[in-house]
Amino acid sequence: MRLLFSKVFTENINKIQNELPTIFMKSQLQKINEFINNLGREEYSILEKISTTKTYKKGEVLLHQNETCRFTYSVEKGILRKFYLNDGKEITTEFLFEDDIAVSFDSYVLQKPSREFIQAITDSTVSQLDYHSFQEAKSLHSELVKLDLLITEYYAMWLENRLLEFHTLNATQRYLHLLSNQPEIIQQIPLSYIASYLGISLETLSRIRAKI
Amino acid sequence: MRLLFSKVFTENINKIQNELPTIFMKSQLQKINEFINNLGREEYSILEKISTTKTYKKGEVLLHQNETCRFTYSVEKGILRKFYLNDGKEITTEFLFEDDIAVSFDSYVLQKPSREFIQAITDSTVSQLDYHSFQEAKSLHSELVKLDLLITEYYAMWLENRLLEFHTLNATQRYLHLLSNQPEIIQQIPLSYIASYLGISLETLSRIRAKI
DNA sequence: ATGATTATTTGACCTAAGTCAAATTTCCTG
DNA sequence: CAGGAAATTTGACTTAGGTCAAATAATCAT
Repeated sequence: MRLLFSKVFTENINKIQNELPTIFMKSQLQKINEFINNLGREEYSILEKISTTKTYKKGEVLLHQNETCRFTYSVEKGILRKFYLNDGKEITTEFLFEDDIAVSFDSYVLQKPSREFIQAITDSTVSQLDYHSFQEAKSLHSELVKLDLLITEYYAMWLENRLLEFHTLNATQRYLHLLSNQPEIIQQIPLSYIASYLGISLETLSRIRAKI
Repeated sequence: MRLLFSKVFTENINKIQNELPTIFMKSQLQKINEFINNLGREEYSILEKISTTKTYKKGEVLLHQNETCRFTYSVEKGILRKFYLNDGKEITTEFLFEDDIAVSFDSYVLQKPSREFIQAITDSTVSQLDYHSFQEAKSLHSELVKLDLLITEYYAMWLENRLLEFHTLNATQRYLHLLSNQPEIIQQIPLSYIASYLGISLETLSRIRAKI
């Protein structure tokens, strides 16, 4: 999920590749960016007040399974991932880079125990936004509800695209798609995480890479 | 996606099965339901004013591919489906029953041409809500933004669960899962639609059914 | 009802991707 | 920089699910 308030938003937008659905979603990022830039001084400072910056070491877990997700974690530096356990095996669901937001969505929204873990893949700095403080801020400043909506819409579109990929692409195509859309993932992240993210086995992914 | 304003919401909630993620999502439906019940008279009547009721014959297409999705279609009666074309084959992405909302999400949000079709599977009555009128209503009544957020959150959680199913269940398990969660789908809808919805071939689905 | 479409099932065969195991290669850490 | 652990690759084999084709079964319009 995309970042709440980012200093380098415009730059980030340009990193995104020219794939069709991605082009469309770019316009949503732009909307979010503009919205943040036009936020009132008051709203902006409230967000800053209820956010805290923390650092995590490589491998450290920000949110455990069964724990209720109290924060949205906005990545300032480093890489996070979300994953859950299936038959004891880790299934990675998302990688979060600078300016992305990590959140166990259903746990956060419903304030129920999380299925997912959130973990730092590298040493990371994140800005954490507390659920209850944000709820209160939203009740006082309706602009923040709009912002929340824009970001949630973005996440839903991201999920729709993920689903589309699973529905229409085979293992090789999914890998190539990832390679062209988020090359930074392939470079910086262990194959085992990438394999489960793509829904294929580690060995198959290795063979796909060998062929290309 | 769930319905915007429903008369029989409570009833609908009870139809939902007792699966773990589904239990959680029930609470979101409840939130939506309560929110609608507590909407001011004014907001409620605005929604009614900008909605129009229409009927569609079985097979009729409400939204074509490449057309921009101008409405959310809230099902009052009948069944709709969403699908897109991949290699000339129809891939069904969602079935919509009474009190569900059909919308080509990214097309609606970004007001860009739709990848998906929306079609009536049976003769149907829907209440259509115009994008621009709703945007205007939201700008005047911030309560409607909150409602939009709740519904979008619900849709995102639904998508997350779909993705989880593709990630963790095999063909048989996905079918059984559907059978226990939405038996009405299996009863009323052609197998070919169900097969593509589950991401399996028609023949395989038929064999799975034969075994059970 | 009856013939014609359309939907579903069944059969034979094929292939993408998984599994298990071992060999390398890479990466840490003392 | 050596030794061990972790990550990745390669090999041999298996299997879930796909494809193509034909046979039934169900549905619909006249």
